[in-house]
Amino acid sequence: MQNSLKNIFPNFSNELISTIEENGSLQDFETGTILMRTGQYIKNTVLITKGKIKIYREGEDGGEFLMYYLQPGQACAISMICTAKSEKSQIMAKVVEDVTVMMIPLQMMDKWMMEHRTWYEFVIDTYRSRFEEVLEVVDNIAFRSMDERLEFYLKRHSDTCGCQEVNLSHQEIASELNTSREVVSRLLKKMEQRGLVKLNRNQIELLK
Amino acid sequence: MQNSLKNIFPNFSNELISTIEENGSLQDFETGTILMRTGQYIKNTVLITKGKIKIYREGEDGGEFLMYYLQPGQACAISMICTAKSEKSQIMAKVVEDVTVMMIPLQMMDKWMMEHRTWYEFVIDTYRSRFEEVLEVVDNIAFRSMDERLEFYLKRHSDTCGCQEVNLSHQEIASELNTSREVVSRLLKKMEQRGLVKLNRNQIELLK
DNA sequence: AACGCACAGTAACATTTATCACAGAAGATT
DNA sequence: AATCTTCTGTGATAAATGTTACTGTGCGTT
Repeated sequence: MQNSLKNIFPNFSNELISTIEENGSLQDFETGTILMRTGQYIKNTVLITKGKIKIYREGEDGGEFLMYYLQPGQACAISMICTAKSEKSQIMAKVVEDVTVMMIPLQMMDKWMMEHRTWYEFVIDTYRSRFEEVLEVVDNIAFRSMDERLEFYLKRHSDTCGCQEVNLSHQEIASELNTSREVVSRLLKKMEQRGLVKLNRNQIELLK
Repeated sequence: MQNSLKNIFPNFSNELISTIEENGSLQDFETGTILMRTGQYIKNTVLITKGKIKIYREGEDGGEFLMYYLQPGQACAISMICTAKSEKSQIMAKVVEDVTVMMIPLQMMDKWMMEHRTWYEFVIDTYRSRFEEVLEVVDNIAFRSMDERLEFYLKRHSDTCGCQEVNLSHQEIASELNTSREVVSRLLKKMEQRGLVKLNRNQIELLK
């Protein structure tokens, strides 16, 4: 166990790993579980050790506008920021691949910042990388048109999962980009004509 | 001096105030100065004691897409995040009202986090509030149409400056919302017809 | 085989936003 | 006063995106 946590968070010191194991609790959640809801108070800092979590903003119409994904070795920046003041969450977090997470009581957050250099660095780095990711989202919606955003979206998918197939329906993609299915279908068809993708049912193959 | 810094940052402990005065340097910058540029390395953490700084993202066409403003008592979250790893900035920072800022060498950042509880809290709170502000920006561009965004923009202006007048040209507003002047003119005209604003040259009065 | 259902393609149309073209109004400069 | 510049207003048009409506297709269930 010590070993596996160390593998997933290689930068953590051994003492920190032990401390986490003493104070945190490992929990499993199934795909579809909503771990955090807009307006909800946050009671734990969350480290992901397995699976994948989607962080998104919910539109009035139920759209799930994608901010970013959390994967093993990462942590929820929002939960860190908010726990520090026990604030309300401003986003939604949904499990998209069965996860195992380490739940850490909020009091530990501050304490460890002072006691564990590697925790401090991890937290700062988490803030930085998530902030950057959100800035990139802003860039995309502010400056790019839908076809560019769609291409970017698909590229990001294949980058994070390491494969060339995106197994999502047009409807799901539309929801994450806050547009309609028809638009996604149209744009994908154009991309297919340009030879960038091959379209199958519930699957998009990236060719280039 | 000790007194004034304490007034602007009331939560800072007296020891922290003294430490800041020993290690930081006060600097003035005129309106129009660009304090930070996309891609530039960051060497200081910046505390604002006077004036106003605009944080924005630059479009290819030179647009200045507004993220948020920094005012006295606040700090640049980006500079804090990036200094910690001496990373490149992802944004632009421009003085929009002559400022006085306290520049703090990046080495202090980490050191004080451990030594000064009030600094730690300030930094965490800065992260949190800026993150939230950026999330709100995402909300606006993702889910709202231009007329709503314009109303929100004007409201935010009057909230932060405390007055009912916005002294900007339509062109400047258009740039910050990444749209064109014509669109802003038209939408403002509609708002005037609805009795929400009164339009003067280089000034918009908010009526409600 | 027949049916139901989620997914995908597409045409027609509506709406929003961007762009172009031009004109007038308010200040600033000479 | 005459001239210039910047800011604002507005019509015409184009382009992108959203909406409606309908069709077809693959797949699982009965």
